[in-house]
Amino acid sequence: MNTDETIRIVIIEDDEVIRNGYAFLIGKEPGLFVVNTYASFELAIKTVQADDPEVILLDIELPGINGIEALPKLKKILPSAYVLILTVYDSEKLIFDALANGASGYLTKNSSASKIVESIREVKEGGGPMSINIARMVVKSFLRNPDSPLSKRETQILELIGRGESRSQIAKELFIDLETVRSHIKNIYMKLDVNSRADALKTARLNKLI
Amino acid sequence: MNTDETIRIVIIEDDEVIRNGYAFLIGKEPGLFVVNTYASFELAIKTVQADDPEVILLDIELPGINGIEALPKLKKILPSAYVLILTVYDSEKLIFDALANGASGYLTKNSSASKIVESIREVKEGGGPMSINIARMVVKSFLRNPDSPLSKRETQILELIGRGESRSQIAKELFIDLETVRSHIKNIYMKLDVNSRADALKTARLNKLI
DNA sequence: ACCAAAATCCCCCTCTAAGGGTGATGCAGC
DNA sequence: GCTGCATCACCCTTAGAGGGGGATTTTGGT
Repeated sequence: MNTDETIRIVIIEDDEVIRNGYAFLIGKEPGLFVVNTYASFELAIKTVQADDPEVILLDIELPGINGIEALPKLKKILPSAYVLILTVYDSEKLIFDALANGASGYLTKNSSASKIVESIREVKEGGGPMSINIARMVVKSFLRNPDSPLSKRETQILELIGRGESRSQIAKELFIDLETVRSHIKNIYMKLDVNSRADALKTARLNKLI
Repeated sequence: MNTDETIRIVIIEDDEVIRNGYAFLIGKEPGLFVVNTYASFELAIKTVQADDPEVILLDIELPGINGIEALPKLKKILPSAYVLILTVYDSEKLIFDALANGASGYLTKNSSASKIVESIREVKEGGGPMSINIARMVVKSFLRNPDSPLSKRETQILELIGRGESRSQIAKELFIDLETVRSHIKNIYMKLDVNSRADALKTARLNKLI
């Protein structure tokens, strides 16, 4: 582990032009040092531990093992390294998969060099840097549909169904009769035009009702 | 709707000292205009529409109807207004509830005046409504336990259980036999030391296995 | 090349829980 | 005075969950 104040950086990116471009732009920044660059995860895995990076810039679209799969393996051999995802795509699933697998931040490739440099410093400070569009997407993913057809009680019960609870467990938890729970579930099914728990949850999550 | 470049602001906050303090600090900022202030949601709801604010600073700890419950009601009568949450607490649940109910940003009360002013301008630009510490919390909330005892397949099946799917639905979806699904579920139960879907989901979500 | 873990499939059993149908009642808001 | 909401009741059938006991093959790591 290095102890001075230089931030050691590794770049894993298959496109040579982009890779060298980033290495150059970051390398000339004071306090930032690009230790090494790799064109694939397979190449990186052999020696990246010796590079001892504090921040890894990781491309998602890699040949062979892709970035998402590479993420937990990288974190395993370098637990304290911060991984910043670089990608041209900004699909919701990709973002959440990356964050779930240990990414510390998420940058789209149209980010300016200064934004990337700023993010590297930020993540080192314990922050969670995200491009504006990513942050907006994450916030949006939390937002519930304010025009839900479901009542308060129905929403509450559907949430418990989402936790895998049975009718009787729900009844106990809400201090109401088993038959009342049944009634609510029937009404939920009617409103959502479904006839099973799985379909109700699918529809509800799709429409951000829960 | 006003068309000039002044940002119209409403403050809903029960503590008179804080309320007036914010109103004063924001009011003297060029381009920001505090149209009105209220001590409770009940007082605000009557006339806030006439105030036509673009940004609402909303306290969470309000007497009567609290901020979280007030949020969707505010958004209903003022759909285009940005709501910034003000609170002394920064619990994960509170933040996610606020975002789920339509908050655009989240500020703790120890934020400096300049930070608040900056946030108001930022949110008005439609951009980065998340402060660094909120982003960090969000990233953390997505992160899965890298030392999960569950195998890839088991995790996948537990996710489908989380969607409320039955054994046979899971079998069809994964192109495997119903009995194979059963085996996996048995192994999941053994590893997590549970004996029901609800308990498995509870344990898994608690330990960020799914 | 080997061992362990993972993934696949098979049959026994019980019985809870889910879902459809058709009601009723009291209460609140408009 | 209607409508939505929340509450509870009893009819019915069948699907599904969970416990127990196996087996085989494929895969990953050293």
